[in-house]
Amino acid sequence: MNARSAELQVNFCQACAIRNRSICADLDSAEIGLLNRMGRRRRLEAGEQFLWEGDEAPVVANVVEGMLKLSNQTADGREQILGLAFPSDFLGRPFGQSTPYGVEALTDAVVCVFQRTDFDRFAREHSRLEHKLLEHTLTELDRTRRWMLLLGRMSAEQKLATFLLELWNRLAPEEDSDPAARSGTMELPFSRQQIADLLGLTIETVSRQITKFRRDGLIDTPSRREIAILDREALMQRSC
Amino acid sequence: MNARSAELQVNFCQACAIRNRSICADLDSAEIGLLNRMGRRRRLEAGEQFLWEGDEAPVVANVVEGMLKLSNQTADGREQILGLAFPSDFLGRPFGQSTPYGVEALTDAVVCVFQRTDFDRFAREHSRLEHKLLEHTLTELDRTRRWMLLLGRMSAEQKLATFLLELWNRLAPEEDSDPAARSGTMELPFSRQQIADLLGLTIETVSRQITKFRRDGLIDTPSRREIAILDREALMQRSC
DNA sequence: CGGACAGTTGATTCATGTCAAATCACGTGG
DNA sequence: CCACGTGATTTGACATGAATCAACTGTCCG
Repeated sequence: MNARSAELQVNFCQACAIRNRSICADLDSAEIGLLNRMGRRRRLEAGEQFLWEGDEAPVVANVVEGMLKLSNQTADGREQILGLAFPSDFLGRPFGQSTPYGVEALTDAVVCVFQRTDFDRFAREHSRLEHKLLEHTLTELDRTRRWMLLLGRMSAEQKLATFLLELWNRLAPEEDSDPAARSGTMELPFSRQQIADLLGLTIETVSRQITKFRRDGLIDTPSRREIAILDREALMQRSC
Repeated sequence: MNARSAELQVNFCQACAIRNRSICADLDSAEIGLLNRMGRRRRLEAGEQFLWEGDEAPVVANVVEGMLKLSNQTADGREQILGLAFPSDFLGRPFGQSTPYGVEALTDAVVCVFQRTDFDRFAREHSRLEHKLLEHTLTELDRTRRWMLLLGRMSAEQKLATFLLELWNRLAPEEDSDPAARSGTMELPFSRQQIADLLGLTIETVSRQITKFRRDGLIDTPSRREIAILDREALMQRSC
């Protein structure tokens, strides 16, 4: 690799949209340069599988753009979505053998991919990276545990209300000047089946609950892949 | 603190039963000495609350002995157990503000407690500790995600079968020469209500499933707090 | 012996799953 | 531009597993 291409790659990393939220945030530019040379970007199309459950997982990755799902399947083929991954989230299982879940892109996405062995070595040598990874992992564990309360103890209505509010929080974290966003409309990167797999329900139950919320004026569904939250208060009421 | 008491404490750490499985495993004796001076042991009685959900959590801890549960409550007071903690597991939320779950001892237990601020600082300065903590957290995240499949997609029968097998694995990880253990008997540190909270069921459903397994000859219940696994194969059949 | 509490069992209800049919949305080819 | 086909979603009818409510039983401990 010559100096010019190395430099270009450094610039690439430094221009990265998630540069200061992802696990790379605390690295200095020399470290970024090294990391940059180890990884490569990969573009995924909506619906494309990125990792397979139980595979000898040779890679880990950072999400740069888009949304992905992590999931497991039961023996009889039903699916449970274990979590979602958004930009700056980390994918894969460092310091381990096989990825214990499948990963599929829900939208078109961009990920920053590393060979696991390279990444493991780099992480052990650069404790600032490892520290960030630890913080991300702890946050994800907290989020996952909160989801267990939903799966184990909530009714279908509570599950859907909670899901819509949580999704809104993660999709529109900052005040947004886009009128669509202000009116509470968001694009849903999920099919009804995927919502069902996320909430531990069936597709019919999800559909009925959406209809109920629409009839009660809590939400509107301009199209199948869009949802507008009309009455956040009422949704919060029903979420617990 | 004088030299003699410091030395006694070092010996205390070095004799620790979980010394080589917990996050302290890779520390050298100088580091252990430092850590030892920061922490203190605390004995908990079965049923005693150690951390409260949502509390400004001032502490983190290692489990030395016993079993504890982590749990959340819904607004209407129902409980969901988020996970169990066994010897060498880590408790609390480093690098964060509040513990997002309650922790209660299920059996008499011993924990090794640290002020969170002290621990955070020590961890950042000693990357071998931080690395171990990361590995533990990643493992716990995997385990938690597997439990989501159970909560979201399994029937009551599958849940109970899975639970009994998992418990057996965690309580009897090594080949055991104790005849009770060989015959598959284990002490259950849970009330029926706690099993229900763990599996996202009600106490009555748990009771009925246990009765069914007993009638079918898969298990025996010598007493309320003991279960003998008679037919592991059949349980595995029913667990998925 | 009696009281208290945990667990079991039974009867019934209800939420959600299942199965089936109707409808909608969208892309394709004529 | 429209008819058609396909797959996703919605809706309806019905079945069922688990929750709920209530009574009963066992066990522990004073």
